[in-house]
Amino acid sequence: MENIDQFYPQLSGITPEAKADLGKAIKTFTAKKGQFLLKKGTVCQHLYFINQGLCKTFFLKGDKPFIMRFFTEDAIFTVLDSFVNQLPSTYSIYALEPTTYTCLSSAALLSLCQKHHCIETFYRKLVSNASINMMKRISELLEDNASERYADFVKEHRELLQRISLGDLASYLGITQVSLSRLRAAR
Amino acid sequence: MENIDQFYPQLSGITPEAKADLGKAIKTFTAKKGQFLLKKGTVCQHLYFINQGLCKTFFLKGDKPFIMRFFTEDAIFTVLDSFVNQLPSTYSIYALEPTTYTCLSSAALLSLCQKHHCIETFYRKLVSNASINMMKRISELLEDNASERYADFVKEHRELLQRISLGDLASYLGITQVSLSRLRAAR
DNA sequence: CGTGTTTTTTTTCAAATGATAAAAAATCAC
DNA sequence: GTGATTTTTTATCATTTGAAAAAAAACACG
Repeated sequence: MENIDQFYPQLSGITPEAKADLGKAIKTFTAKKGQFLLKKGTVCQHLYFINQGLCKTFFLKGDKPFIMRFFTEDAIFTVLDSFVNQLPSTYSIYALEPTTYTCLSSAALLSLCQKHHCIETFYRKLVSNASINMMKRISELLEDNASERYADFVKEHRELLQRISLGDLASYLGITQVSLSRLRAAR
Repeated sequence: MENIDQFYPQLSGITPEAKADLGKAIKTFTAKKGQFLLKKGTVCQHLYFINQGLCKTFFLKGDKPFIMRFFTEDAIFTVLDSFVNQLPSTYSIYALEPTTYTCLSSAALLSLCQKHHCIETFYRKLVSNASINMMKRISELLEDNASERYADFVKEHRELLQRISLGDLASYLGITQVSLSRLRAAR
């Protein structure tokens, strides 16, 4: 049984029984830099919690990569469409740094949800927050040009800048790394 | 008490008691074309279900509008960040056609969630689907240029094309309507 | 330290999109 | 139906971004 407290600093209102059951259901792993936590084409079976490290979720269009999001310490995430619908994922999850992560399977989560209302509430809040983050990302993609999106990212995630490559940042912003290099030079 | 059946063709697994309580909590309204269901700066207090009509959620950058999404018959939606965090919305909801819609307040939903586990499950699934839709939208904004996004929209929402103006579609795609007119002419 | 690899920058040219203005077409109000 | 208003198209020019290739810099590691 894992130390459950690490898994939910963001959780509140979990009953002791639910906490105990959750602790039995989770398992911790490590990935080296460059390893895949999930490969596209396979079903995303887990909710992931990052204890330590940095990952990206990304997909390819042809050979051009696009990054959906970066996840770092204390983030809880999954590839939602694959996870919910149990369909092969079009996204991969990739460790950009040596990463320690804790997993909760879809099956376990659903059964915990049925047994403990408070877990369902946790899951609902988790997905709500994911949605809110995505709304913000959509707004930025719509209203800002690449240069503004870069400035925004620097402002909001300055600490991440040191940890990700220019190429990965470009893939996140939806531009080529050459364009990003040009943007960066322009100031 | 409203006819609840219209409100949840998408729901399954709702108990009769929950259904009855839900029926007591909802209320139906109409909006004329051009009316606001929600004005930016006010807190989004409701979950909306569209019985009939067409709405857009949008925001302004300066005087340039951007459309987050269109909602039509049987859609259930809200402005999630405002709704969840009870903060003033940066988005407005606007009726593009005469619209009949049914509302469920945030307070009522939360209390229904506490009372009926199945309502919390419904809410969780609702937000999950919203998230999945947004993931898809982010992917499209990242990987496709305006011309591909337009072609995608035509393919996926041909029925909507007749109901929305070129300007609104451009605001949804994140380009100017002059650009969209040019794209359309190019084929 | 040196060499091979990866990442970032620079350059040039082409294509896509924005801004502005104006014309044309469609729609609306009465 | 007619004039006013709104929507869509067309045109021109400026800016942004992409594509490709090459140079420079940073990094990995024997």
